[in-house]
Amino acid sequence: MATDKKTKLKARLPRGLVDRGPGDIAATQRMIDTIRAVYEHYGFDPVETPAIEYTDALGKFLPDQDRPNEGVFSFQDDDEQWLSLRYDLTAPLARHVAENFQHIALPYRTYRYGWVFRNEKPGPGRFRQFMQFDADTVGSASPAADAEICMMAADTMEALGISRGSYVVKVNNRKVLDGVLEAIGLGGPENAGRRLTVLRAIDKLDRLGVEGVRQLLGDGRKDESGDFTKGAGLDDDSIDFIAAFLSNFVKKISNKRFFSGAGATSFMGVPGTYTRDDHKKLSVWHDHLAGNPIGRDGVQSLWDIINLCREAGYREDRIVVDATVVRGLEYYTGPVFEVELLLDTKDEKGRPVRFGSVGGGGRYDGLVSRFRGEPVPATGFSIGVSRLQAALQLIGRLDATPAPGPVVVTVFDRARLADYQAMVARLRAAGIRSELYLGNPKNMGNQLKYADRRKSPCVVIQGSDEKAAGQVQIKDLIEGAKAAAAIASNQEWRESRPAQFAVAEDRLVDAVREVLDRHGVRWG
RNA sequence: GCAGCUGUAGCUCAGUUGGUUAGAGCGCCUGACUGUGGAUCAGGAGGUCGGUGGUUCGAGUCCACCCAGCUGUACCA
Repeated sequence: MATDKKTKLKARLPRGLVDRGPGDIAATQRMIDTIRAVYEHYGFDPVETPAIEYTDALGKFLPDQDRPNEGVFSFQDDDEQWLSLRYDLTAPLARHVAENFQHIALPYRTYRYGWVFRNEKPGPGRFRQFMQFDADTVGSASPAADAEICMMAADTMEALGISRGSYVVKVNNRKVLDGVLEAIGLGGPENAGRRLTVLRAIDKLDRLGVEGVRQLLGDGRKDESGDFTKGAGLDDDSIDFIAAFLSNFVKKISNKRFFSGAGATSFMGVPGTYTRDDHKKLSVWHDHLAGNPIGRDGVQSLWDIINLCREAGYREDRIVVDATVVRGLEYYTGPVFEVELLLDTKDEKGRPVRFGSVGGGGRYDGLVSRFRGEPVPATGFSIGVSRLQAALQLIGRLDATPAPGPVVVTVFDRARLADYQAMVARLRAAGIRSELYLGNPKNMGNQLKYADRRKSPCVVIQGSDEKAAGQVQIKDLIEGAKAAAAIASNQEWRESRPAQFAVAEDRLVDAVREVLDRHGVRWG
């Protein structure tokens, strides 16, 4: 065999991918169960689609010959058609709905979770394979469908143990920013490039702050490493106008250049008034976009959604209007949502870590109709389970305690292996998680060390003495660990045999169960 | 993609202006203790110092390139 170091294959994991152990898996499972319970409660039904789709169904154009895997993992089928790993759960759902349109009763309320894949640079909470939990309402254009998604997102966060005030659901409408861009003269196809630059700049508000965004909207910005990012080249008036939409506090500006006059009303009679109230915020935006039909449409849509949320009792501490929510995915047509964690996240060296949003979504009225002639409105939302889990883990808010190990039946006398295996069978038949020690049984110490490392609650021992007396020894490892603190010498430790007792063979199951009950040990 | 920083034992790291045989803590294995986890003590294994090439009598240390990781930045359908 080729076992020398030169030829030995190196075991390694591609970057952005992780192996997951029992603690992670259990934590994910708990999160999934919690989210599913909320979605079911809201009347959503599960449906699942595969991880692979035809590339064109995902809305991605055919892969570039030079870089076929840019952003999405793609490959060619036997018949040379391009296939891709899904990069979200929304596009596959749209395909599923379009393909099964006859059999689906609209409005269709549905949820699913699964792994999705993105071929991007990984970072904290950013993986190339990660889990999303998605919910959608297909076939309703009502703002009530959007409002419901927002409320469900808020409820889900709280169900996951993230207290009110530690998260916020942010709502925006693409049309508000479209209107803003049009108002400052960036409408029309000839300005598409600059519009994109402006939207990218706005998207960075949470990282760079208002000043950083202003620089990006203007001449450009130089970061700490000295790297220069070219700006959008807007003039000060335009930047002021955009900035009026950026803050959670709304400033009414008095720049006449962008006011049509018609329909513009003063806000509380005072220019430069600040507010946190979403209704006031929206009325200011409404005034700013008075002469702009697209922008007013967007404001009206937000007004409808936020009213429904407020009437249902969801206030600014849970759902807010925020014009800086851009969202990258192009298929969103109007309302967009984002859930942000407000908790401070620090890495192991105490440095702040930015996780960004842990969930997002929006209305995608064009996605299903791509496959059909008719318009099919839809709105939905995805929770980034993997990212949220990584964030909660980092701030120590995730119960990562591994489940207790099994009861271990030790092997004292190799010739009596069958007897020990029979004991294990009895325990298992009684519903107790248990196993036979399968390592080298040459001494008891190793077997107990193994059980200790397995986090076993107790072990079963039967040597020749016990066998002769028709008994088994049960050693309570949890109790024993506590007793260990008081014992200093090894001699004493071994002679006292802490937390160990003998019972008749036929009482094995009962005695083990008593030990488990005493410590509240439960599996699954 | 671009820039900066970092690669030394399984893990966390030290290693002087370039100078003999590269260290520590933790972990691991063995023993004291052959019918019992922990603690203690003693011993042991484990390294092509990220890779390749160069400068030098001599390189973990200096230089070039490459690879990987981290951070920032860009992109993200």
